[in-house]
Parts: sequence; C-alpha cells; structure tokens
Amino acid sequence: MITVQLPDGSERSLPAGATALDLAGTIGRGLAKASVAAVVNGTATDLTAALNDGDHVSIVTDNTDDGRHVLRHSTAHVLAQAVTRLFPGTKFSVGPAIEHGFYYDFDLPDGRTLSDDDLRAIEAEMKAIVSADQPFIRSEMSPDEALQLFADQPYKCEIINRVRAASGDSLDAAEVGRGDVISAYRNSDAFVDMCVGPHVPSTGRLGYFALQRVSGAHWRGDEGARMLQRVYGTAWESKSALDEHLTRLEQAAARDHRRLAIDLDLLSFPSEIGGGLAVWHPKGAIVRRIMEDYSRLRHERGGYQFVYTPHLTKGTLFETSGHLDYYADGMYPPMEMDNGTYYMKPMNCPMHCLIYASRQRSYRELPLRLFELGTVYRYERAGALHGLMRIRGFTQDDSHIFCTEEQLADEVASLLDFVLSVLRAFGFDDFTFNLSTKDPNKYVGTDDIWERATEALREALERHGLEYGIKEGDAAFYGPKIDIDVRDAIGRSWQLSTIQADFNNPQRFDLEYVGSDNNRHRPIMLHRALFGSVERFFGVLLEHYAGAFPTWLAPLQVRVLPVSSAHEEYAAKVVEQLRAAGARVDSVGADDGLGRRIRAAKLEKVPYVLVVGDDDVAAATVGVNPRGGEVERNVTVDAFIKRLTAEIDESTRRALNA
RNA sequence: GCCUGGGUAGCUCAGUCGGUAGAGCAACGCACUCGUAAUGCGUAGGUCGUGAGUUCGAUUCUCAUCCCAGGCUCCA
Repeated sequence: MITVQLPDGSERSLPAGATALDLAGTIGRGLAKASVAAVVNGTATDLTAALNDGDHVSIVTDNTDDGRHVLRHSTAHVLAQAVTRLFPGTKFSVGPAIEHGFYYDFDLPDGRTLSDDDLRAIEAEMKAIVSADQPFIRSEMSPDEALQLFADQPYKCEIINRVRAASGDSLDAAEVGRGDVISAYRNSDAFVDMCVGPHVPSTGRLGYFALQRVSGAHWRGDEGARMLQRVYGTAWESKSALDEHLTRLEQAAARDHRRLAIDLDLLSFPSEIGGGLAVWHPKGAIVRRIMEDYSRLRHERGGYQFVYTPHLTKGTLFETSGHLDYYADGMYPPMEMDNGTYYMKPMNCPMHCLIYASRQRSYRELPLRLFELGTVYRYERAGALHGLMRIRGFTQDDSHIFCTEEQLADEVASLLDFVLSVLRAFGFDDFTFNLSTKDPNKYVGTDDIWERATEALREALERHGLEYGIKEGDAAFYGPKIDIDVRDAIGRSWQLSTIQADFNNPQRFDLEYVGSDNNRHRPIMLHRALFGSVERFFGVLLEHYAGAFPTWLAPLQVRVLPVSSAHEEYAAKVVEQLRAAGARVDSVGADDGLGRRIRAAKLEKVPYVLVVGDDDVAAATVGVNPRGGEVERNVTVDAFIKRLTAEIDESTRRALNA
C-alpha cells in the first residue's frame, strides 16, 4: 500500500502501483470522469502514471485552464495523426496548446498545401481517431534513441539537437523538456510524437473540437525559414463549452469595426486609393472631429504648444535622425525631385526637433511641450494591414517634450495622469502598464543614461502606485518606454498610449539648452501619444461601444419622428429647438410606418428617438425612446433639452476633469 | 513579402460543368398617415475587381495585377 496526500491535506491509501486515475476513482466517479491529468509533487503528470508513497497529488479536471490545456494539446496530437494518415510522408514540427485552442505545423509531402476542404477531411479523420479511443502511451529515452525513433522527422531531430546543444527555446521545451531525457507519446503503431505531456489517458476523452483555419507559418517563426502549413483549432471539455466559444467568436465578429464602419456609414477604404488608406464619411468625421477637438482642448489646458509640420521632407532629415538606416523598408519609396530626394514622413519627431533647434533655448523654457495631430505614412506590408488597426496613413496625437534629466520623472508622472484621464474620458477604465527596457543588441546612448532614464520611468509608475510588467529588451533603440494597454468591453486588450524616452534625436539634431549655470546642456526628449493613432483609437472605440457611441460622441444624437405627416411641422419645430440647444438632430417624415422608422433609428444606434403625435403637439411634449432604455411619454421639450444637455455636459465635464 | 480563402446590385449572398446573371435588405415611385424595432404594390439598379490570353463566344478556364479576410513575419 502507498499513501498520498491530497491538496486539502487529507491522505488516501492506495494499492502499490495505483495511478492518479485510480485515486480520482476512489474520490468520486464524477471526478474520475472529469479528470484529464494530475499534478504530482508540483509536476504535471499523466493520470496513468504510477504514484509513489508520500506523493502530493492533485487532480486536474477538464473544466479548468490547466485541464483545457491538456485537452487541447492532446487534440493537437490527434490532428497530427490525422494529417499523417491522410498525407503519408508528412513531416510535423510543433503543435502547442494556445489560448482557446491549439495549432500544429506540418510540412506536407511535395510541398503540398492544405485547403479548407482538406480541413473538413482532417476533422473527419480526427473524429475517427477519437472514436477508436487510442491510448496515449508515454515512453522515455535518451536523445540518441530519440534521434533514431524520429529519424524520418527532421524537425523533431532539429529540436532534439538544439536542446542538446542547450540553445532551445520555450517552444522546444514543450516538446522535449529538459533535454537529457526525451519523452514520447504513442497513440498507435503508426503514430508517435515527441512531447513532454501530460496527455489524457486516451483519445476517447477528446471530441469537442473544431478545426478553424489553415495558414502558412514560418518554421521557428523565422521569415527566412521554410513555410509550413499551420492548422488552427479550438477544443473544449463539452459541446456546450465549445458552442459557447463559437458563439463568442460570432459576437466579436458582429462588433468588428470594419463591419460597423460600413453599417453605420462611418468610413471606407476605397480600393481606388489603395490598401490601408481610409476616407472618412460625414458621420465618421463627426466622431473624429469631436475626438480631435477634445484632444486639442486637453492639450491646450495641459500646457502644450501647438505646431504644424509638412507631410513631405527631404531624405536628409531622416538620414540625420537615423530612421532611414533603421526603417527605410517601412517608409514609402522616395520621390526624386530636382533639388533632392523626398519622402512621406513616417513620424513627426524630427520635424519637432527642428522647431526646437530653430533658435537658442533656455532652461527656463523647459519642459517644452510641442503638440501636433500629425499625419504620417508608413508602408505597412500588405499582409499586415487590418482595417483601422493597422493602416498606412494615420494621424498621431503626437507630442514631443524636451526636458532636463532632472525633470524627467516628474514629467512622466504627470503624463501618466494625463494619459489615464484621457483614456477614462472615452470609457476605458481597465489598464495595464509595461515598462520596456534596453535591448542589449540594439541601442544608442550610454548605459548610464539608460539606467537613469529607466529608473525615472519606474519611479513615475511607482509614485502612482501602478502595477506594471517589465518587458526586458523591448525598448526602441533610442530609449526606454512605458506602454499602456486598455481592456475593452469584451475583454480584449489594445495597446494605445505610449511614453518613450529618446536619447537619440537630441544628440543627432545636436539639441541644446542653456542652463542656469550658463553652460550648454543636452535635453532629453520624450515622445508620447495618448490615442496612439486617431484612426486606431477610433477603431478600438467603435468596437468597445459596438457602434453605440455615447451621446457626446454620437454622430446623430436625436432623431425626431412625427407619428403622421400632420405632425411634421411640429417635429420640425422640435428639431429647431434642439439644434438651437446644440444637439445633432434630424427628422424623418411619415412616409413610412412609425415602427419601421424606429427600427431604422435603432439600427443606426441613435441615442434618442423622439416620437411626436397629437398629444405632443397639444402639450409641447415629446415621447422619448432612449437607446437601451424605456419609452417615456409626455416629456416637455424643455425638460428633454435640459436632460440631453446635462448628459452631454456631464460626460464632457467628467472627461475634462477625470 | 509568404500560406490559405475571397472579390457577382449600395449591403449580405446565390448562380453560371463556357452561351452576357438572381434573391433578401437598402434605394426610388405609388398607395397607406400610422403612438414606439420591418404596411402593400411596383420600378430601377450589375462591361460579375482590373488587364491580358485561350475560344465562334469568358462573369465562368489560364496568367498577371489590384483589393479584402484569417494566419506567419514585421510594427519607429
């Protein structure tokens, strides 16, 4: 007999050789059925592994994150087996579990690629493997034995060799673990895969999965390496969990900003103009204008000085800044002109540097904050474009702050306040912060200044009591930065704002100020954007609100609907009153039924629909049908105007003081 | 840039095994004048992304190209 300890501290005695699955069975049939793996003495283990006396054991069930991870990873093995069955000679590389699912990368014989039809066939083959209830049988071996076992799997051999040479990465580790002992899981005589595990006891435990898409993926994520066929899938513990997930995906698709931009007539991407270049329609332009006006107002109050700079510049400017060396690929190609080579600007900072450098600066002017809604052009690669989120022409709410090193921490601290206040104004309140530090292989400036600037950013974060992550080596070459991600209404995270220190440009543009000591000093430059790009921020907002902009931002705030044409004159009067009060309002005559017109207004997500009929004409009232609220009759026009302006003022006021 | 799909009416899509295309919604017209999410009837609307090739004939097949979607890579 052996005795094992459970997570609650209790002990169980089991016959020698018993497994975690046996243990789960003694605790309860339900647990045994839901179990997919175990954690033994802190290590994830197969349910079928024999337990030892004194082990600390907890059972991993299929409705936990860890349990789903096991399900997904095991399903990836089934996928690999199905593909090798259908396409003999397939070489497979890696197939990890990922958030919500899994993928597996394949190199099919003769460079064959997979189509969507293939996916359906593979899925059917996978179902057959699940029905066959094949066991997952673990074995362990030395690297040499593994090289022999996987002799016809070059990708596996490469992983084994790399790990043995101690240069493996985390993806490799998921395959082979420590490297001195390599484990493999066999499902059948014909299929064995190298893997750390753990796995479910048999394929019959799986089945609630769906293959989603096929795509190319470079081996080891290296663009120069061979392109493999990657199959993505999702897997869950039950049909209902799978269905819920698929439903969530549909709901997310329904609030896709590209869909909403078309439905709500906000903007479009005419192919005549070219990929990644948007035109803003009147309704989208209203929202954008309010966003920009708001941004200008906040910057004006925040002590920023507004500047304008051109969209074109001689290439020499970007030679000075160094961007041509680093980012020429990401810039629009040069235009040869009679007095030099010109480029569209991919950023505003060098031009702001020139404004700084246009005359001698005193320490008394610092911090000097230059602000511009600056439109820039970047040649994003065709495959990288994504609606407003990744776009080739966009407008940054861009500011460059020139300050002394001593001012850096204070300036960053007040910037954090500013950023959060602006983001809150637009309805975001869940933020995460990341501090990116020096990439030892790619940086300018002395170690000393990096150290002090990084410390200043850290101090600013800590002064706010903010929790933050560290991204080692993720800084731009010119200085450390703080990135701010926001979480939207459906839980997705977006990186919007950024605050970056820059030691490069001040040096390259030879920026100076005269200090109180009458000597010349070099300022530090801060780049910062709050929206990031106006376009992208608009896209995130659109998805955040699912198109239902709050009243202060809504393109149309009120629509007045006369019950019949007899009430159109009164409706026009109401419109006039509302317009005089500053509301964006229109009216639709009674050519169509009232229900139809209300439906149309609801689909346009107008915040307020006002219905006016006989009663209202008689009493100077309106019927108020608010978006997402209850209908209210007999509200006087004055009362509604008061309510509307109070709501708009309130959100604007809150926005200004947040 | 690479892999896999796709581009047909304003939108969502069907269709043509090669013989110049159809639905729903939207638009327009007429009737209806209606109290809170779809009134009825009718009309119009497309060189089937663009260019070339094969063919008696191409929206359909081939090639090129542009654009879109999902990935990979990239993102100052």
